[in-house]
Amino acid sequence: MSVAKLIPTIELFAKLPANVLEQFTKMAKVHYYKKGTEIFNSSASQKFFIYVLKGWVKISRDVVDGSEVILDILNNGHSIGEHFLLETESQPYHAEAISDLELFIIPIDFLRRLVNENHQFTLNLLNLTLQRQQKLTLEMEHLSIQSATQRIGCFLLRLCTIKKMGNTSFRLPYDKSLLASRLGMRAETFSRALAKICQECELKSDDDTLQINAIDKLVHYVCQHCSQTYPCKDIMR
Amino acid sequence: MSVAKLIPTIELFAKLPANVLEQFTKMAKVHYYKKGTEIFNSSASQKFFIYVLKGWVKISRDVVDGSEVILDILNNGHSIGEHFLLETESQPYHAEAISDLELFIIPIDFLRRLVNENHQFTLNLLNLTLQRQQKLTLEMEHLSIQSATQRIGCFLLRLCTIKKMGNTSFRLPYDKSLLASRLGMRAETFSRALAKICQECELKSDDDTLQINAIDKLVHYVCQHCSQTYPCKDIMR
DNA sequence: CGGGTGTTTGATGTCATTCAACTTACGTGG
DNA sequence: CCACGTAAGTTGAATGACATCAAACACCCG
Repeated sequence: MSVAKLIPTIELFAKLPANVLEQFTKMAKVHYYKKGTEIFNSSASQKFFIYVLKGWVKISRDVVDGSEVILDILNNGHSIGEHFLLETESQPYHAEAISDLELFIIPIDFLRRLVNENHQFTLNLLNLTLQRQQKLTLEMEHLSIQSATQRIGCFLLRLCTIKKMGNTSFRLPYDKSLLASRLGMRAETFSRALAKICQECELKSDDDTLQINAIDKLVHYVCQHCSQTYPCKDIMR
Repeated sequence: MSVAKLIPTIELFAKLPANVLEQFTKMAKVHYYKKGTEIFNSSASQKFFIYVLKGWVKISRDVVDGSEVILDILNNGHSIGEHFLLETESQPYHAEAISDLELFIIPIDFLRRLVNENHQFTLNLLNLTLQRQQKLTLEMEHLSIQSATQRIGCFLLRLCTIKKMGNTSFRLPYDKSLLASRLGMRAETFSRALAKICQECELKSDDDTLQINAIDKLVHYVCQHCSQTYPCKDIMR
């Protein structure tokens, strides 16, 4: 799809006047990355806003002790970097391609100009940020009240919701070890916890393929330990 | 202080034209609450934005299994409720006074009108939300990589930073059991972990009073396990 | 075929929760 | 003023969850 046709389909660019869309179209080129390459490193002098068109992106952060935290894994329609709009020093992060990628990369200066000039765009961005805030709050909640096994179950349920699947089989979107860190646990713990939830909730796991036979059991196992009610589609995206 | 004088000192209302400030002044009355009363319950039909002038507010959420999660404890200058601006259903929460309180309570409809009409206000709100996003991200990080003991230490360090204290003694701002839930642990765990950090980092703990004798030891114990460098004042507020 | 990476499994240790008992402090009512 | 009940905090012992370390296995790719 051409950029000119793509831009208007993106929620962040909704309801913008033609001339602004045109600016975007000129400015935002699609960038391609190979799996494994580093996309962004916030020690870079130039900051960017990144919008994922296609593929998976690992967002991580270095810890003083030498380890690494996974903050998020982005997919189609996700984005990151709007916090660079803050005048105060922003928290650092790395972005890395964990699959082949198609991205929009928008320099922060351009975004800042737009935010100052166009009210509708600012509203869109505010909306985006508020949604992200909700998502983060829910993740915090899960980290503090759910067990490793439940977090895996929750992740699987969301995969189902997004793909609008009922009881079917599907593949995990990326490495198990990466998923483990994403969910705040070790790879070994993930492995054991997945085995456990398969047994408890009638899942079948074969390599990176999962088959859900009784989604209601999964919901029962997971969603008791959450403030939301299944399916929580609006919040998690 | 009168409302008219108070409003312009609040960051969220910065750089607004006089007529908008006037609207606020007319609209925003100071509300007083006694310790222990419920301020807000999102099952209420009317949604509000709350700005804390003075006191401590517990923000919590009910979990399906009957338990409760503490999302945050607000203090002077903190606020909550901007997510009600979203058109989609927002996540519920409770707000409760854990000390005597002075608040601004602003109906969401008023906020929405302002966001639609005044660009500067929208910018201010965007800024607020971005800051909050950073804070949430850091808390997520802490929940997934820090031990209970380290999270307590981190909390204490932030107290010190906020109060611009070096090595001194101070009182915990609210109940230990509440602080425990705030930090995602049981009261018993908190008790033991506090004892541990006192021993490791030369703190003295007497009832709700704490004395920090070697802030560098505390920093060393905690800040190794974080992506930020001490003092991380801009981020945590 | 050999080496690398990702995954699983087992043994063990550490950390946090649970449950129960007990202390202390505080407020109420006799 | 004292007895009593209540709530918060501490402590101990038992259990459970997760991390760690080490080893084995599968798979892919050169």
